[in-house]
Amino acid sequence: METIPPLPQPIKVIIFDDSPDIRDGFTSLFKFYDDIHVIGTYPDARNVEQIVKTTKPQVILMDIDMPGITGIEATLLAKHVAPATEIIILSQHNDDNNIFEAIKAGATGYLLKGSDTDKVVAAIRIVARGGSPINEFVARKALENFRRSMTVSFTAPTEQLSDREKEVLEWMCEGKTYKGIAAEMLIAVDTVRSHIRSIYVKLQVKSKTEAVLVAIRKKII
Amino acid sequence: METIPPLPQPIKVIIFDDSPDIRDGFTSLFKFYDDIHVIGTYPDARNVEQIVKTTKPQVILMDIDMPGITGIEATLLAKHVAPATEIIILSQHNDDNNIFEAIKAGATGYLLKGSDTDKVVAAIRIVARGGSPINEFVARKALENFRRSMTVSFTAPTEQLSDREKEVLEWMCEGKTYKGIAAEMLIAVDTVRSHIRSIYVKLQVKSKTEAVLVAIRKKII
DNA sequence: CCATAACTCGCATAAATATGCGATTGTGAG
DNA sequence: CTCACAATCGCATATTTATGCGAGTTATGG
Repeated sequence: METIPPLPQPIKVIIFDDSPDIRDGFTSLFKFYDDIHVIGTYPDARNVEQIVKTTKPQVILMDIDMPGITGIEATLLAKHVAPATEIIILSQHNDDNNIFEAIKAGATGYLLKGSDTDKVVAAIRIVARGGSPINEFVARKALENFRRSMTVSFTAPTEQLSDREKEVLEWMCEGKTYKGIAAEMLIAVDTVRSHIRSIYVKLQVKSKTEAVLVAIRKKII
Repeated sequence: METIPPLPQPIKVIIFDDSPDIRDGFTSLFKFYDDIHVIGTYPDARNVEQIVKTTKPQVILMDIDMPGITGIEATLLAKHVAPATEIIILSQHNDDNNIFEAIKAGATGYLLKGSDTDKVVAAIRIVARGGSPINEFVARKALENFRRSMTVSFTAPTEQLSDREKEVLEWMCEGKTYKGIAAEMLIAVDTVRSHIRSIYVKLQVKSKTEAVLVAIRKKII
């Protein structure tokens, strides 16, 4: 991440995080940066709409895991009352579902807790300038989804399948071959075979095409 | 951009660029990095499929503007014969259209010429590790498109298929095998083969699963 | 009449897929 | 500590698909 120059106008930031350490840590940290002004911190997002309307922040640092109301829901609410507000999600895990939920909700940044503080500063500057600070692995996933120019919605993949099997099934729904799936998932072709075998048993099908069709029916429609 | 650690295994890279200076420059540069091995450089991408099949690179640095065949087209071809290959586009301009065409074609990285050499090295390491080195503004656009694609519906039906071909395609969408389709349509398996062959050409796919997916996307079902 | 396209079928070969029968490791439930 | 099960891999074999190269018949429009 190259150094992001500060903006001439200070950026108004509010922070939602249930941990006082995080809140105070960031508040102290940003004191060293003239262009980032913390104008409020909150341990939960229960009044997010009210808070956003009154404080009018440009950027929100939003913990994803808070008591009462999740960061995702809060993001949705905040964007509803103030669409121009930039929201950066802070998460402990690189969890796909959360990331995409966050994006759908309107977040433009997604940072892992434990990132260098420099990255957080850079992220705030980036969103304030209209960019999107996500790491390369999140970017990759976003691009991959973007590429499937349609909504392959991996929301409710057929229960009964294990995580790994669902993952294989998703790639099958992309039209990938065994070899392609193995390459994408960094496992042996025989393992892909093995997963697909059990997918067939569980979905009661006997070909890739059938499996894909079942997957699409049960997921989208 | 934080420092990306080298991988234990050297990364096999090939370079397509019409400028000898660029080719030689990168080749010399990567000599300083034990984990990046340039195993081929080419002034144009006319034989990209052949080249990729024989050299089996993990990463391709692809100039977008080459004589004969563009980097975008070459990306498409390369991904077709070797889907696991990671492709980084090198461009002089921050042109939106090009970027999205590149992403659609399957590129996972997009760098501007004139980037720090450090960034190029980092980008290669990132893609080899499954990430996507794009700058924050490209990321933003990708996210925005992704979000939009989740709500917007898709394109019109593409029916350049003949009646009989459509019929075959419908049976394919039922999950039938060649033999099953032949039985349903009272024709020889070889005829089914023949129809499917031309379906593939017209829909630009190379497997039953892909054909079915295209059919589903471009129809109602 | 001729070109073109759709539809039909055949053969051969290479690649991908389906399936059977294994095995090892880790992890969590009981 | 078992037991089950998910996840990883290997090997062998049969079937299905993909694709290259033909080729004959029937409409249809120019």
